[in-house]
Amino acid sequence: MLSATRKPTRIQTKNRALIERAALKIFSRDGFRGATVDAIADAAGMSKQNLLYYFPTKDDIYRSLMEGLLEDWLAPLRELDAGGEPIEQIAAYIDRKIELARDFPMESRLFASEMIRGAPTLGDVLAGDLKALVDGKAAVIRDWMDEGRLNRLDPHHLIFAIWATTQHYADFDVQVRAVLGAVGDRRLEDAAATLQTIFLDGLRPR
Amino acid sequence: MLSATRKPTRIQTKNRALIERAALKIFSRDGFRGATVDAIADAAGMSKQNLLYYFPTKDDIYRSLMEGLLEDWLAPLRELDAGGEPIEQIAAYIDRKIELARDFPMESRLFASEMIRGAPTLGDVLAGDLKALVDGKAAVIRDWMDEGRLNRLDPHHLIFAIWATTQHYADFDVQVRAVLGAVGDRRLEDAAATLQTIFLDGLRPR
DNA sequence: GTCTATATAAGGATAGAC
DNA sequence: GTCTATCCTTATATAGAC
Repeated sequence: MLSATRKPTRIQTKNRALIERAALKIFSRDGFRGATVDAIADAAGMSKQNLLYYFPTKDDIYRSLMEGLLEDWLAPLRELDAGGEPIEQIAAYIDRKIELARDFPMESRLFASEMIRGAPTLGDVLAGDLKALVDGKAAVIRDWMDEGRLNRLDPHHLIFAIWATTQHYADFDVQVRAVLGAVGDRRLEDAAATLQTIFLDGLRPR
Repeated sequence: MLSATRKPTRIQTKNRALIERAALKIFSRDGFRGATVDAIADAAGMSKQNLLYYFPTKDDIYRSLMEGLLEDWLAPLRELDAGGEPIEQIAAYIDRKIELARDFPMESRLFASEMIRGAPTLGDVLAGDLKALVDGKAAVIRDWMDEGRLNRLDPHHLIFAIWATTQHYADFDVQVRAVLGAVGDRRLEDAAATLQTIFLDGLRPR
């Protein structure tokens, strides 16, 4: 019997990790409703019954994934430093977000899928922790604008734009690859360079 | 019996439209696998059996929705005019895309859901019609850059950035609302203004 | 901890009456 | 065209042997 109080054994730790990795793959592709416990068990290389020994319900697996997701996803924004040089700080933030899209595309798609569904699981954190963090960093950016160190625009929508453009390379990967075709191998590097130009300099020639 | 050759009756046209509207709602929220015929029939206000009289399979409903989707979604890009003034053309394109996100959010989420799944249905069109259109318009933008009328950057990634930032307001609507809170009522107008500034002028003060 | 077996429900689809 | 009834498969979850 699986105890919540007892310290997990090596095999428990290993199997739970195995299941979560498999679940990430399935949930990120098929969404919560579309994913089946069978498919997850299959991807984890174990029987459905065995999987349900570790996570009693499908919802438990999903919640377990969601727990760390938002926090990992927001870490780059937390690092935005009010004491730093504004243009450098924004540039570094864009780079960190592009790296996340490159290294954790399934996490990005899982998050996108949860948002598209209307965030039934993460809804509360969005209006709580997330809003608090974004409001705080938006205030920092607004201060920089007030000091004349950045062109003036709405800081919240600037943050949305950085999220959207970077996560796009994970969420719409199949479309990006289809459009770029054979030359798409360098897509993340090219994206980073292009986004830096757009956000920092814009399209209008100087 | 439903004939494919005979001209549809008024009631057929009405019911097929009713079903497609309901299917858009369900598919855009739950994805293809997560959506159930029952849920669609429920949303359409008819029995599952009756629905299956009009669309023999769940896949038929989905394909019917997909048929028009990409074309409608790309129409704004087609309007980008090589003979126009570059900055004006880009600005107008951004505005048209924001209007789509505002007026057809479910279509946007359905498209996003299909991409996240790896585009099993639209895959071929992406590498075909879509790539051809984007390559063509990217060439137009590149010409403008060669003429010194736009700051130089990768045109493909510029188009991706416009897609990402505008569609974000439909696909991540729940997150945008959560972050903006009570002041979010003007979010689309503010987004349009902010995106114009970002794309045209960038962050670095002039 | 893992396996076999199974309960129970949901989901896609069809048959045939009206 | 719509309804009732039904078939078959898939899916979530549990029971109990080993």
